[in-house]
Amino acid sequence: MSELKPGRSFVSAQQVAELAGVSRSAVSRTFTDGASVSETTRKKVLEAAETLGYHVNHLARSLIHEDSGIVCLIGADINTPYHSRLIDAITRRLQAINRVAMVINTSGDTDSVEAALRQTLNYRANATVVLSGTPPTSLINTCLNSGQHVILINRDDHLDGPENISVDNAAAAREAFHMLHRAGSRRIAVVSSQAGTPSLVARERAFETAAGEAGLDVTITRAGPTGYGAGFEAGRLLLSGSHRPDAAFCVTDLLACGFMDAARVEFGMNVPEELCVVGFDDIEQAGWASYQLTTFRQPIVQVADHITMLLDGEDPLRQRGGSVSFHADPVWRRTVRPK
Amino acid sequence: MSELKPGRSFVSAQQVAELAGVSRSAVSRTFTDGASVSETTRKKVLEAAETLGYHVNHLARSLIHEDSGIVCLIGADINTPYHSRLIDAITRRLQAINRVAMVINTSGDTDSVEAALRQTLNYRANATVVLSGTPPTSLINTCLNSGQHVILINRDDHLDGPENISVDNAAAAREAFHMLHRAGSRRIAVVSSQAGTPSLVARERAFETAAGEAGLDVTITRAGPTGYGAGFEAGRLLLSGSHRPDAAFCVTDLLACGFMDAARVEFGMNVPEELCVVGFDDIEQAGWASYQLTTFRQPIVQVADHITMLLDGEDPLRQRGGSVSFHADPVWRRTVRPK
DNA sequence: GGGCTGCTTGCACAAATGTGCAAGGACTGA
DNA sequence: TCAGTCCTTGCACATTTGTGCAAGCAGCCC
Repeated sequence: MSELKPGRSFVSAQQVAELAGVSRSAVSRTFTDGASVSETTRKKVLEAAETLGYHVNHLARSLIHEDSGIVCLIGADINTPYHSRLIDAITRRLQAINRVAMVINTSGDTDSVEAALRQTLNYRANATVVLSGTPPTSLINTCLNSGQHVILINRDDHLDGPENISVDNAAAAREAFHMLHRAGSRRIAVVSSQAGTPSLVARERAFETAAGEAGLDVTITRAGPTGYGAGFEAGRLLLSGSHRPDAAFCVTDLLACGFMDAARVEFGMNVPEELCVVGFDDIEQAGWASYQLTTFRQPIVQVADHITMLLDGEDPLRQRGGSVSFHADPVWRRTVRPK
Repeated sequence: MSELKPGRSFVSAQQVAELAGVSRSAVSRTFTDGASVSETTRKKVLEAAETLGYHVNHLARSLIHEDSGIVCLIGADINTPYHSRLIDAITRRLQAINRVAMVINTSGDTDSVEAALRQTLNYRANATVVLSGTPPTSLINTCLNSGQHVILINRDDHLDGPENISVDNAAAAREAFHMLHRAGSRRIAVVSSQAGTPSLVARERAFETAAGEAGLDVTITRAGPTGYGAGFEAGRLLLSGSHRPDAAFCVTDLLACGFMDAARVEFGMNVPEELCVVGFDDIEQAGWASYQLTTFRQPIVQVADHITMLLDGEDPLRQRGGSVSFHADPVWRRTVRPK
């Protein structure tokens, strides 16, 4: 008879079995879907489990099945509106298919990325979703070699092993140019940040190309690390000169908010009369009355749905290395002149 | 000789031992701090591990120690600026002390809270941090009975078992009143939401009391579920009447942003000349040029530090049921008239 | 009642790891 | 060179769970 420690420590199946007067196998089978247990013993077991407060140990269970039920989300800047919404959507859907998310924050030192991916392997995560940033290819290969399922989001360099889910940045950026061009803008600035994320670079490039095809030159400004501050600074730099732009494509909504604030507060400009602005992401603040930003909606729901689809499939490894791209639809608000 | 599967599946210590020509115990000891291994075997083991891509299985390790290294963060509305910053800070510090965060999202259905806490127990989480919301007391007791370490953040009802970390909402709300009162405001509105979170209620109450002591009546408006939309709606309701308030204490910065936008966009009012506003949380947007909101700073860093301190202590259970309260300092910006 | 069928149940083993214990080996001092 | 000491190492058992296999048992049909 094993010793019962009522208050502390976790209850094991052995203790439940002893209280219920059955074998430990019976307890195990009671909590295993599709196992063969009679209704009477099932009842005894459930009652004993309730009394003792028993909860199946998923760690031990994962030793046997290869499925730990853990999915790692790794990313930097997770307090950003876009990222936090993405994490919100993914965690919610993962829970719906009985997985649980381990969030690994790679902000700060660069070594932390390596340590983070090691955690992924240590906990035998079912899959690793790389939300952003630029983890070295070697580390991704480490995961792949260990049989890990790797899902990359918004890395436009399409690697072979992992699954790629991306947004059609190029198409959206082209559309952004045409929106501004059609509105009559001819001196268009591109506002970006020093982050150098693949998606940001893709948006810059595609916009520049589309402008070139229309015979326009654009200047790309990268005034700070990321976000609102960089946008504000870019606005201060670009609008203080004598040759002011009449429109800006900001590769991120946060940049756009900063840019607009600089234009209005520092220079008293009117948007969209004197300055048109287009953003990207469609964060919550883009819809606020102070901004009413015309932008492109990140297909967050589709991305989250696709991830769960990949993980919930009967054979999650069947289409390894596949690539999916979702469209970012324009959201018309008030920062681009109509017609 | 166990079969080597090079590409797929995870590598076990047994395989490393065979390649290195030592016993499995030696492998185990190589990866255990403080265990006795000679330098030569350690080298052989590390080399073999590197070759095969071995990573210690934390799930199996956790079967032996009671320490799984997993900390559950459970909360709703995790895409909110305040919550995402809190999660950012906590995950970062947890990683620094070699723990990893499991994020459980309790937005949506109410049953999900129960399922979430079960996950906590299933994975033998080292501790459960309840970020917000109002999980039933019975579920918290379930965790405590299983020997779980429970840490509640910003629940002003101080329960016995769990650790409580809170913000001194009452003191800040009193200070908010005096800020507005000293600025000459006499018709002060309190803007809140229908969320009914303990912290929000505490702020409402304390402000009301302080106003009452100064001989002023305040009306509390709860115009929507939460956030910006509720603040905007409250602004529309309160400012359309003939008896406009000349100041508002918004129990959340998001509410304050919505309220200010309604005042300016819908009614063309000037802040702070015609209307003073004080918020709470000091989210990033409060510092944006469009708002420059005077508010109270959530002690996010202190809270995160305290959590890690509790978990990293030699005996994490030593001061069970302790309560700590941090002060929320005022951040003066431009939405309250000076002097 | 006997034989057959099918469900239930316990035993024993599997999964990957940490660790006490005893044995072995190397080194030192006399 | 021998005894003693200390470090290293392998064996075996521990952690918690799932499951194949065989035995047991009930029920049913002839």
